[in-house]
Amino acid sequence: MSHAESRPPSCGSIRGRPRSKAVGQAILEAVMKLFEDGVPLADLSVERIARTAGVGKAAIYRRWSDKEDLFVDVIRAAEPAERELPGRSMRGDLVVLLESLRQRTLASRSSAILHNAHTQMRSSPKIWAAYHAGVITPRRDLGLKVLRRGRLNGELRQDVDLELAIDMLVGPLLIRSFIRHDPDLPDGLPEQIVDVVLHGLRPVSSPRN
Amino acid sequence: MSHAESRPPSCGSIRGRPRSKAVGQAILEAVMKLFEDGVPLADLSVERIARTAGVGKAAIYRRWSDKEDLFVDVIRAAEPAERELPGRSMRGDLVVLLESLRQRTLASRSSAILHNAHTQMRSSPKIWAAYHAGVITPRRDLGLKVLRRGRLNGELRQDVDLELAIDMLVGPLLIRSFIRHDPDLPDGLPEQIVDVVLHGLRPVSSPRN
Amino acid sequence: MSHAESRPPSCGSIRGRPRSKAVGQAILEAVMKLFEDGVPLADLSVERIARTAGVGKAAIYRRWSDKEDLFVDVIRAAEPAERELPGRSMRGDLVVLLESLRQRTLASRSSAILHNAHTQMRSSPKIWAAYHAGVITPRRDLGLKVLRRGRLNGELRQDVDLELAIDMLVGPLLIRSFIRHDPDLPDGLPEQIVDVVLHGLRPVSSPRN
Amino acid sequence: MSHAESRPPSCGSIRGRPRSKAVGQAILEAVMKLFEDGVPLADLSVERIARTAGVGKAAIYRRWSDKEDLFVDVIRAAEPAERELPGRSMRGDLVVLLESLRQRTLASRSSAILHNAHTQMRSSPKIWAAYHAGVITPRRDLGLKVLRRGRLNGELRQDVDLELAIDMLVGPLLIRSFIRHDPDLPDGLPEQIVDVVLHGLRPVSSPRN
DNA sequence: GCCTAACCGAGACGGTACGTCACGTCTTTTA
DNA sequence: TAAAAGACGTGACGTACCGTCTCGGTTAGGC
Repeated sequence: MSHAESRPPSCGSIRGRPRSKAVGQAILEAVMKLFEDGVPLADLSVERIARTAGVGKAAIYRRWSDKEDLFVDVIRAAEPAERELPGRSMRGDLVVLLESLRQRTLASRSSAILHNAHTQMRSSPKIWAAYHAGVITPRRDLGLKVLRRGRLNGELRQDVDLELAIDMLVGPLLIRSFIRHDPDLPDGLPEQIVDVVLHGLRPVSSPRN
Repeated sequence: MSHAESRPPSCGSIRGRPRSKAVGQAILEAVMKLFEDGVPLADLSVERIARTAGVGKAAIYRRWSDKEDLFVDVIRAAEPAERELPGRSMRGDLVVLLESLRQRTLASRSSAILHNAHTQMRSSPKIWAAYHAGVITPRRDLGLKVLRRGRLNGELRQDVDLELAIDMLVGPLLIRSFIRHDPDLPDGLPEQIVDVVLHGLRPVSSPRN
Repeated sequence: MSHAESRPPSCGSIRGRPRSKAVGQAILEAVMKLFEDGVPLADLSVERIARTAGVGKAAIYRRWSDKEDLFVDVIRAAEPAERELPGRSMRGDLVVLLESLRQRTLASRSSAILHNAHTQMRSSPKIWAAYHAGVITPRRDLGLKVLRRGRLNGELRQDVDLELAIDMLVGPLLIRSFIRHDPDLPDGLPEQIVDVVLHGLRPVSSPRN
Repeated sequence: MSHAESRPPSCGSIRGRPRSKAVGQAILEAVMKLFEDGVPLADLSVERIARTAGVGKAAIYRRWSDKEDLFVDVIRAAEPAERELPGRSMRGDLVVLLESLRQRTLASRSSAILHNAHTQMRSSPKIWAAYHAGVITPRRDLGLKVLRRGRLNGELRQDVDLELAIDMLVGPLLIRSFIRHDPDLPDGLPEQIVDVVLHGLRPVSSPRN
């Protein structure tokens, strides 16, 4: 999974002392701990990470080319596994997907890490691209698949722009957690969002246009 | 507007050489130019800004307490004035509001600055709070006012959660521009979003639940 | 004298804050102090020098390209001025020259610095060359001048190899101080050496060959 | 000879694979090669030595406690055996001793090693002491013995300071080779030095004082 | 002919120092 | 007194080497 624990591609040989998994883990844990402790990103120096992990700086640079590269793995490690989709209805699947996103951005530990690492990555185009390709796009594609099936099943209108639909589902959640830093993502929020996207907010008797 | 061009409050005297407006302007322009040129945020040192502006570092620190403080003014300077709302219908006003946001995040110059400065601010809680209070909240409040009026007028159901509604309107646009870095925000997008939020995506004949 | 206190040649301008002489002096003093305190050369890190001098590392690297370059100036600063030669007789001048050398390698402060810096320079061909050209050669030339005048005056045989003669005068002193680390350079040593070089050690009645 | 090839005293057992002599030799050869190639001492890292020798770092540290310890053995290995003294006359023996020293400091291979290792040792008091006791002092004592015998035989004056005499013989040669880096040590140089020390440089008719 | 301890090359380990760069402040000359 | 210039102390950067430790694999005895 993580690209850091393996040896560099130039090193075809498997000779020499293998890298300690404990060290790699300690580094990731140290970054997460510092994130959780609310250490400002600007104060998150490699030297401090090494000190916190009880590790030499070289052990970090042996695994990651630089600080940005490390943060990608931290955020990957903090990402929980995607949960199974029930697949009974489009609505149900969408609720599960949003609930999964809500949990991720809500849960105390993962949340602090995600917020900080996310922020950090945004200032590094190269890392952002990697994160985008590795984390965001796969999830988006999963959502698109669910929507496409729902359109076939008649749960959506045939002319629906799926790209717009997925943004309308995900946008509100991300706005709340990342832009507004709102810790209050109520339990039923995913269902509410899905229902608004499906049914709209106009009065029930209101005619279409 | 900007708090930087005036003298500090401790400086009661107006004697001595007055501050050159050209210098202050040159600094702001230099930051914007560097943002536009796609300089990574990590490479945006004060020394480079001073070099680009043809200005001494002290001239910057005389006006802003630190780099973060400077960026607040840059983003403020880059924010275009809010346009007038026609006020004829909730739907129309919402489209105008979203169109305004779309323009801001779309336009080449402002966009690059916004994206970069936005990113920068996210890593600085203090600055983010200032930006939040000064830019985001007023606009959000404006949107809430429009929605509230629409609810009174019967353009929205009475039980609508306005906070959720505003996020559902704004979220998709911000997702596209800030998260997905999608430069393709088509002309009719604001209208589409508003319509989805009002009418939903389910088939027309589909019953509510 | 020292090439370090002046600005780099590329910097034609005299604008900006000038380098503080006190800082440059504090750095040299710090190195000398550490030498005197018997700090092993291997422990003489730039960071420690900066700490001792109460100075930033950058202030050192602004003046000297690296540690070796610094040591050249330290040894130069430690070299006392050459004393005046009476010029009455070759023998008298030689004694004065050797006495001067003895004082330099004997005196507590200068000695510790000389020994350490000397040693350090020996491991750096580039720096050794600079020291050789700037310190050793001028003194050697002074000695050669004295010898040449003595040869003209009949104080030396006409066929004397002056290069050999100078080495025979200087060699014993340097052997004692630098190779054997003998702190005991007795008062009359220069006179003894000069007399051996002039008169030899064979019994007085012994015939030449 | 070298204390490095034997197992540590704590290792009473002789079981297990014995140390390869070829490895120990390759390490010494690698250091000598690097010295010969003019590699600056500062660049002579243990890792580079191991790389050059095609050997693991542990193989070095298994034999020598540290880099200094290794250099002692290198210089010992580079020292040629002392030659036999004819013993017919003090003058003849002194010439042989000096000629031996001249050869050692002149010969290309040994010379480069000697110069470099010598320099290195000078910066390490502990190693310098070992070299002093093991190499310099025995030779010096040999020279003193020759001089003492010469004084008894009437080849020297009875009041001659032998310590001074030995320094006057050895000093000029070391000055030339180690301080001045003069590769030009002419054939007859030892004889010239001995003659100056015996007969002096004053004109033949010049009276004593 | 095994067994096994100590060797071997390779390279990771926690450290320390390197020389560079940017921070925000301070000090000079010039206008 | 503000301006540009640039030195100041501080501290993180990423690199290299220190001396130690740990891999899988090799090479000799002693059984």
